[in-house]
Amino acid sequence: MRPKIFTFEPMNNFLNELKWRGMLADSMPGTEEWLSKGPTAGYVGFDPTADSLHVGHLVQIMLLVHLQRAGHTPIALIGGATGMVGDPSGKSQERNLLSANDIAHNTAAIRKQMESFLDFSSAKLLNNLDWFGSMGFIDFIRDVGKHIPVTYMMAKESVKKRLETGMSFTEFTYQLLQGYDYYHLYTQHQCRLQMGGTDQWGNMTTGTELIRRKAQGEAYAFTTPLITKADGSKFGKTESGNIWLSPEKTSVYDFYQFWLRSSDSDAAKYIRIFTLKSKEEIEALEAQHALAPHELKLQRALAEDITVRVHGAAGLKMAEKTSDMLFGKATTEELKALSESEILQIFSGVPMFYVAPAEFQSCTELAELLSVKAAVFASKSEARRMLQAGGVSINQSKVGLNDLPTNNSLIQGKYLLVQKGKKNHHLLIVQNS
RNA sequence: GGGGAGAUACUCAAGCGGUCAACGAGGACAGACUGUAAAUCUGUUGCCAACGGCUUCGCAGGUUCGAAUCCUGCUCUCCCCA
Repeated sequence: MRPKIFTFEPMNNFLNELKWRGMLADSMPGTEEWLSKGPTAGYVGFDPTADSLHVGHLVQIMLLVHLQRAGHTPIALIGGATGMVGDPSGKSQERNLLSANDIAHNTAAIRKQMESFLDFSSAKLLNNLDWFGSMGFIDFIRDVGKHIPVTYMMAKESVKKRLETGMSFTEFTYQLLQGYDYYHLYTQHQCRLQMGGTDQWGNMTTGTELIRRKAQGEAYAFTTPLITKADGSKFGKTESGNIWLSPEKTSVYDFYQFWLRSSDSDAAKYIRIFTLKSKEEIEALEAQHALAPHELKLQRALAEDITVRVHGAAGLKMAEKTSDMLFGKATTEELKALSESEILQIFSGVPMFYVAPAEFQSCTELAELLSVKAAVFASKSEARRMLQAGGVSINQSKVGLNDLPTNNSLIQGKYLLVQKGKKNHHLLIVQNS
């Protein structure tokens, strides 16, 4: 007989896990000890500023995932109330306020996205509007404001930085709101841990301070490092903006490509943070990658793992198919052999432009077709420049300034695959839209 | 309230009567090399019916054959003194 199927793993496995994955920046004294004592609850806050999460949020979500796997209770706190106020941390300007309607809509959408990461049979999803919504201003300043000295609040980096350029009372108060969140979770949900990005440190300590003063309790916190790219630019952004989890905002293909295109050093970092692969597994992948870097094993493993999780197996399959078609050795002939439904399916993640047949026929210059008729380029000059530089392909073959596609060039009589530079593809559809 | 400085393209930043669509740097994009990587090198970077034309240098007027450059007013920003 096996003595026990489940031995209570020391909970500091959780922090060790985060350490080797490079997800731990700073932690309050005592955090590790507390976590090793037994299951506890920990939370991360999310602002409902948009109706989708983006890849930047993924770090915090993974924290909750690891927390859950280590046997603790993860709490995702949606800032339905605080989102109406705006956090000054890490921002140089006063934030725009969102309407209550927008926030409700965003909250619902975010809740849904989190469900593919966390098991909500044990995880909790709370909205701080539930406790702030009914709280009056007088109650707040009596119950919360009374406990935290202004000098303490002023000493925070987020406040100091903004004191010169100016900040409203609203934003100044923000740390008290977030601090109260923690206090509330501490008293109502036995939450003893707050996690977040380094820019949240100040707000997090206001929370533990409030808990200490108001409830004579001990609570803990730790932060994750700011995720950066090797070239110093911001993580999660491309020329075209944020990479969102919502397929309406970022196509599944673009999402997949975002991860696939990461540089070697970034991929090694990301795969630790954004996947649950074991250390051994990752190191083996890295070794394989070093042997045959052109196969992009590391990047592929990374992209596959996250894409499946966010967009499902079908989403991944489509993204891979599209990528094969666009970056593989697909020739003009192979493209032409595709059926119409295959084309629409495979290129569903690629931006499409409609051109009326009459417009297509009457067009006398390629640059005009690609700028005026279909906005692949912002202006005709830009299109010409790019054509001259040899940066444009149609149906997988290079074209120049004087080329002009005819009816014969159209795939299935109406499609034209336009490639701008190395990795920007567009589908031109010749039909009345 | 008094005094001073400034506003130029995506950003920083030259230019201070014609030769300015505007030096330079960064960024961005493209080409070569590669692995849809990194680094490096090269090119491009207001618009168009393109050896030419048009619209841009905070806004509105004015002087002049000619203005980003000079004058007047306005708006905004920053600094110093009360």
